[in-house]
Amino acid sequence: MLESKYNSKDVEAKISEFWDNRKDFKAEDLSTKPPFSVILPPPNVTGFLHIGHALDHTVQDVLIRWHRMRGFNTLWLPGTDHAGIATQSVVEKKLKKDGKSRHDLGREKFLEEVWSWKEEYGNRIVSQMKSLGDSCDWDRLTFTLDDNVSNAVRKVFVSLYKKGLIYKGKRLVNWSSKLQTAISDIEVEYKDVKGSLWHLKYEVVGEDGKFLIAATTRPETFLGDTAICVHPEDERYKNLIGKKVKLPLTGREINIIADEYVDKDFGTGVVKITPAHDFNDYEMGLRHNLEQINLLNTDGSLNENAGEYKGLHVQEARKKIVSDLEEGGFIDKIEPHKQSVGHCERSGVVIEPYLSEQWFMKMESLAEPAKRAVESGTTDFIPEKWTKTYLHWMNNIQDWCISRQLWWGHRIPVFTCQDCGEHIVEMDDPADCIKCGSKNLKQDEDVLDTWFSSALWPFSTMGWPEKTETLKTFYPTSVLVTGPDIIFFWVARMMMQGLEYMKDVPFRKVYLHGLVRDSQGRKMSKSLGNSIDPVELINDYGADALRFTLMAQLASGRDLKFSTQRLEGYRNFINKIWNATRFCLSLTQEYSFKYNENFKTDLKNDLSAFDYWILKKLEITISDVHEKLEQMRFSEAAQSLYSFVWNEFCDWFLEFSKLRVYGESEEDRAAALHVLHFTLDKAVKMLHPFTPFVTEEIYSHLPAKNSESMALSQYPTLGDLEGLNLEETGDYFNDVELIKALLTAVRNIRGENRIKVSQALKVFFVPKDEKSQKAVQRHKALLVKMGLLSEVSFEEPQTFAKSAVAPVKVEGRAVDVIVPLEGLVDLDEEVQRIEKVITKIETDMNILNKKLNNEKYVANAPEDLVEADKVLLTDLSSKLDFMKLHLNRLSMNE
RNA sequence: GGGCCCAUAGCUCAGUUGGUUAGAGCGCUACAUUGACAUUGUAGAGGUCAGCAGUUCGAAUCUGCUUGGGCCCACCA
Repeated sequence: MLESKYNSKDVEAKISEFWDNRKDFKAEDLSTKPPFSVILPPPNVTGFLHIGHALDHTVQDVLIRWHRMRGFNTLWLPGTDHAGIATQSVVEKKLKKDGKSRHDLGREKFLEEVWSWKEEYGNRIVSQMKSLGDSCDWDRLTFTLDDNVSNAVRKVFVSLYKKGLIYKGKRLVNWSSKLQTAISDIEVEYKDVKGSLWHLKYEVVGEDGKFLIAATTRPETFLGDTAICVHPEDERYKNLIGKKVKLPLTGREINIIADEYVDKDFGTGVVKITPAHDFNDYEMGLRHNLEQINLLNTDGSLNENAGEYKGLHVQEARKKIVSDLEEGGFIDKIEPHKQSVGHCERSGVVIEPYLSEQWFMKMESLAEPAKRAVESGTTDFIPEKWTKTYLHWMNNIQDWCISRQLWWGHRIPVFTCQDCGEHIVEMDDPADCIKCGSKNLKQDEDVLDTWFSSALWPFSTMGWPEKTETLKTFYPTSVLVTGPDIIFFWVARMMMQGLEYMKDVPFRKVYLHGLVRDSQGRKMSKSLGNSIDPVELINDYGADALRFTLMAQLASGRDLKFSTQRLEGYRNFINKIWNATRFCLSLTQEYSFKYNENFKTDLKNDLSAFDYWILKKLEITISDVHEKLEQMRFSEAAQSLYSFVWNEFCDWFLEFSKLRVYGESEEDRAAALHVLHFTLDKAVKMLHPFTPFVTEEIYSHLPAKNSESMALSQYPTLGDLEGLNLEETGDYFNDVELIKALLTAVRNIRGENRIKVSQALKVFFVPKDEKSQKAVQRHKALLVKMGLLSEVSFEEPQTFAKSAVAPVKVEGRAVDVIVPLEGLVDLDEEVQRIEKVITKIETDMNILNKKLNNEKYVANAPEDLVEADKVLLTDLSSKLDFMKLHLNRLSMNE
C-alpha cells in the first residue's frame, strides 16, 4: 500500500536507481521511427545547477519525454562546457589562497590542476541534472575538451584560416585588466556611470597664451594623445589647423588636425585624439596616420610611456594626474557627466580599450546565409519577436576577437616559425617549417574563446567531421531551447557554423524562454543574495513539484517570477494525484478487482452515464494537451492537466464512483473500477513529461500498465478511446452536467444559508422537461447521497413560501431546486441571496438587451451568436420571473 | 539616440485570429471533516482589464497618445 503522504525523496531515489539500471533513454542511430533531437545547452562543467537551468531543462525534458512516448526516436544530447574564463578564474583563486599564481606553476602544471578540479566537480552538475529528472542519453555525455570536439574545433579553425576568414591583427580590443585577456564585443556590458567631464587646456604653439580646450572623461589618457582635432568647417578653429599644441605637463607637441567626425556643437568642438585607448580615436588615427602610444600594461597599470605615473593603476593615476593638472592650471573646468561605461561581464571591472595582437574571425560572409535561413523561415524563433533582435545583430555584425590570453581551453593551433615568421596551420602539429624548413617552431600561447567550440556543438557532438549515422539521423536538430541572452553568443554562431560546415541549419526551431526572477521580479544574483537553489527546492518540495511549477508559470516566453507559494500549491497537486491513486488501488485490493484492458463501456446501468462523462472529459483533455504542447504553450498544457485531474477526476468522478463501488451491483462496481483505472492511467501518462518521478512510481503499481517503464509507454491519444462506444455520450454527458449543477445548487443554498452539512434536507427537484425528468429520476439515489439530503421529491411543493430556490439550466435541461427552510434559518439570509441573484440577472439582461436592440449588431454579427444571445435572454428572463415570484412569496410570508 | 516588451482580483499570473455575462492558483471570510487526500472538502467576498482618445454592431484583445516599469542595441569627446 502507498503511503498517505507522497514522499518525494524516497520515490525520486527509487526511480533514479531504476533509470540508472536501464538504458531507457538511448537514442538509436538507425531507426525507422521519426527522429526528434535536442542538444542540451552545455552548462559550465564545474558550476552549480541554478533555477534557470531547471526551467531550461524542464522544457527540453517535457518535449523529449512527450515525443519519446509518442514513438519518436528521440535524442537529447547532454554535455558540459569547459567555460574557459570562469573555470580558470576559480582555480586561480584557489591557488591564490596558497599564495601562488598560475605563472608560478607554469602552463602544464596549471592545466593539470584545472583538470583535477574538473574531475572533482565535473560530476556535480550532471548528478544535479539527473535529480531534476533530465532524461538525456547519458552515454553520449560530451565535454567541450573531449578529443572528438577538439578535433572538430581544429578542423574548423584550419579551414576558416585557409579560407582567409581567420586572421591575426594588432588592433584595439576590449581588455579586461582583471582577467588579463581580450574579450569580445558582446562580453562587454555597458552601464551608466556618474563621472566627470574634465576640460583640459592645450597651449597652441606660437600663438602666445592661446589655448584649445578639449573635454575628456578619462583625463589620464592625455599622455597618449597624438593629435587634437576640430571640424574642418569650424570658423573658430579653421585657421589653427596644421599648427601644433603643447600637451599639458609634459610639453610634448602634437598636431591640430581636422576631421568631420567632430561635432562642432558638442562641448568646445575640440577633441583630443588618443588612438591607442579609444575606439573612435583609433579609427581616426588610421585615417590620419597618427602615432599610437600605448599607456597600459596588461594588468591595467600605466607603463613607461606614462613617465612619472608609471606603475599606478588607472584609477590612482587619474586622481594624481588631475591634481597635477589642476596645480599646473591646465584644467579649464570640471563638469559632472553621466556616461555609459563598458564593464567586463565576467569580472565587473571597467574595460580598457587596449592595443594588442589578437586573432579575429571575419563574420560578414558567414552571417549572410544565417540571416537568410531565418528570414526564409528555415529556422523559426519562438516567440517570433526575437527574429528582429537576431537579424539586427546579423546586419551589423563585427569581426569576432576569438583569442583569449588564458590557458584553459582549445589552444590556438597556429605554429609560427621563429626563423622566417611563417604561420603554419594544419590538422597535425608540424615538425618543421613548410617554408624554410626550420625546426624552430612555436605554437601560439593563446586559447580560443569558449564560444568558438560552442558554435560547433550541434555537429561536433554528433561525430563530425566523420559522416556518422548520428548526424544523418539527428541533424538538423528539432528544436533548441535556451534563453534570449545568448542569441548572439551562441544561437547566431551555431547558425553560421552549421550552415558553413553542415550546409544546413542546426535546428528547425529556437524556443526562447524568459528569465526566472525572484518573487519581487528582480534578477537573481549572487550580490543580491536572492538566488533560489533548485537543488534545495527539490529536496524540500520534490523535483516534480518544481518542474510542474516552472511549466505552469511559463507562458509566451516572458520572464517568470518564481513564487514558493505556487510551488507549494503544485506540491499539493502532486500529493493529490498520489492520493487519488491510493484510493483506486485500495478499492482494487478490497474488491479483488482484475483489470481487463479490453473492457467496454456499456449503458447497462444508469450510473454508467458517469463513465461516459469522464471519458468525454478525458477526450477533450487529450486533444487539448496535444494542441498546447504542439504550440509549446506549456503553461496552458499544465493548466489543462491540472484542472482535469483535480477538478474533474478527483472532485467529481471519484465522488460519483464511491456510490457505485460501495453499492450492491458487482457489474457496476467493475465498470466503475475499469473506468477509474483507465482514466487514471491516461491522466498519469499525460502528466509524465511534466512530473516524471511520481508518475513513474504510480505506474509501477497500476494494474493497467502495459510496459515496464512509463517513460517508454505510449502517450494517450484519441485513438485510445476508440471502441469505447463514446459516440452516444451527448445525452449522458449533459445529464451528468445537470446532476453536477443540481448538487452545486443545493450546496450553494446550504452555504449561503449556513445550513450545516449534518442537517439533512428535504429537497424538491422540479424538472421542466422530459430529459431532466429522466435524468433526475435516474440519479435520485446519488443526489440524496451526495447532496446529503433526507428526501427528494419531484412534485411542485404546495407552498414554497419559506423555501430557498434556484433554477438550474444545463444544455436543454432545466430543473427548479426548492429547499424548504422552515425552522432552519433566518429567512433574511435567503432574501438577501435572492436579491443578489436578481440583480445579477438584471445586469446580464440589460447587457443582452442592449446588444439585441442594436440593429447593427443583429445585422453584422454571426447568426449563431445572435441566436445564442436570444436563447440566453429567454432563459434569463424566465429565471428572473422565477426568482421574483419567489422573492415575493418570501416577503409576503414575513 | 534606436528598438523591443510589460501594466487584468490583495499577491502571482492565464486569456490563440476582436463575439464573455472577464478566468485560475494562492491569500482572505464562513462552514465542515470517523472509509484517497488538512499537502483536504464545500461555499462566499473580491476586477470602471494603467489613463485618454479612436476604429468597430462589438475592444482586456486592434490603432494613436499619455503615465509607470523592465530589457536589448548604439556610444558624442
